[in-house]
Amino acid sequence: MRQSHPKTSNSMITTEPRRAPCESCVVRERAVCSLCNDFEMLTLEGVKRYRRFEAGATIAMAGEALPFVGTVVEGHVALTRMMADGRRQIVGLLFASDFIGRPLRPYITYDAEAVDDVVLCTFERHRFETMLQETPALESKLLAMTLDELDAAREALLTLGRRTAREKVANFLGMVARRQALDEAVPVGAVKIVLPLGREDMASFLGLTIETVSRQMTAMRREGLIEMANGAREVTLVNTDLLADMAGEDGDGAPLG
Amino acid sequence: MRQSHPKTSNSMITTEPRRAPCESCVVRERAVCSLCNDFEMLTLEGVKRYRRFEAGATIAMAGEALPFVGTVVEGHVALTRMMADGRRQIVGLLFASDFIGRPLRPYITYDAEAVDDVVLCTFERHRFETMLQETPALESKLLAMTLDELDAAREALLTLGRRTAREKVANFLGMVARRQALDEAVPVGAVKIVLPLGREDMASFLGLTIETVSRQMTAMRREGLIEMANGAREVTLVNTDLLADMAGEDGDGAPLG
DNA sequence: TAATCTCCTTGACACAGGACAAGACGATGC
DNA sequence: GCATCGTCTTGTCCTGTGTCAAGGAGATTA
Repeated sequence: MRQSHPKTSNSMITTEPRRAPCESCVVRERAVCSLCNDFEMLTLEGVKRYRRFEAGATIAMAGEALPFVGTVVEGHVALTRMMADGRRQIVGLLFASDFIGRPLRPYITYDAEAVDDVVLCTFERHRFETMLQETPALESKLLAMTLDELDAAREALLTLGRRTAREKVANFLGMVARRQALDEAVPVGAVKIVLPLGREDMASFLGLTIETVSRQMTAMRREGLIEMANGAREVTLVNTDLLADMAGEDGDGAPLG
Repeated sequence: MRQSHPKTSNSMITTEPRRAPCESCVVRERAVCSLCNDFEMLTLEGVKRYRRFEAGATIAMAGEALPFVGTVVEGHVALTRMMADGRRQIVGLLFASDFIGRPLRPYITYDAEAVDDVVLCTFERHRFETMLQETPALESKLLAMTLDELDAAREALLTLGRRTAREKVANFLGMVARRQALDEAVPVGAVKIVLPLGREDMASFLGLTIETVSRQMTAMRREGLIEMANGAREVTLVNTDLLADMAGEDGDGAPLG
């Protein structure tokens, strides 16, 4: 059982107190705060604090106190679980507008690390919990987001438990395409995406090894399903329909996110 | 890729309107309603409705409207996802006091089926959503429960993605023991448990085949780690420490549920 | 231009767990 | 008692993915 390489631990936080108006925030429409009214936004604006992490930095460790919660404004965060012998599984992948942290509990049960350069808009945890009680719009949005994440996690359980390597990779490409279609609006025939994760992290996310991921990507390229450019990170999905089939979407017509 | 057997579809609901006092409810302390005050309980009591399902019955199907939400009072519910070719993964396993249903969305993305005879205490979904808004105690408890479930799902992601068959089975036994220690209070040296799932469902839960589960159980019995009685459902964990090791608990001391 | 470094790809081989097949065991009914 | 049925176990073989190992490609630095 091969262990994953110990990450070059350029570990800790680069804090950068800064202020930018919520009004013009890029994730204003989708974050936890999106249902708050003007008055509530003022309160949040008063106590928010940006934190910046460089690619590879550890944002928080499993079991340790995490004194803040917040929203991913820029970049991607991987939530990972490690086993004693080094096996590693990414158990959550956060994009801009996703919520990070664990309200109602002082610690988290996974590590959180910055995949690329990350900016978080954070609130001190206790203060946020107080605001949850005082601000129904905040609590109900957080509930909705948590329920959605739970649905996503269950989808991932199907992937890890039953899908083949090919299906896992095809699925991942589809997910990234869907998620990036929200940020930039570009869903045409052949979809071009930029992978948020390198091969190693894709493997960690999909419950595979880096070699298997690489081989699947190569095979798909040879079969004309995808094209690659600029190293291995930029991928064009040539035949999205076939890819979707290959992803092993479930049979019935459940209207999934 | 072998397909799972189509379940003998003794499909639909046995509804049984009935009334039992919330006061003496067995899950009073742990369910969504547990933080409600006496007045709020009266309201809930007025609109609640028990529903009964026999073992094997389908409670709800993926993509279909699920007009109620509620609490598992008795029995176990499996949340499953199926692929077009019949591959099946259990993506959630609900015990007494767990919440079932999907507020804030008319449908669910998985099937829910009664593993054994099940009793649910349900509320009409829209009414429940209204109550959520009007009853902070209800909403905050639901949020807390959803966050816990998300943590549990992430733990399961590690299991499915990285643990070996042996570790998966040991893990499952541990989880059942922990969960049953809540219901009945019996955590002595050698722990006796009753498996809520048969071999087939254990396999569906753990991302394995029934044969592999069976072989692991046999191997553990031969190694003296467990003992079995009354068919295959009653298991005594002889060496809980070794079993815990074998489960591949993560290295660091995260205080997990 | 060469020396590194990091990340990705490719090849050869091994093995855990899947597929298929045949029983065994316990419960139920006649 | 004996047949039947569902569930679990066991045996044999096979294959998808992991492991180990080497090499390529692009970026960075000297």
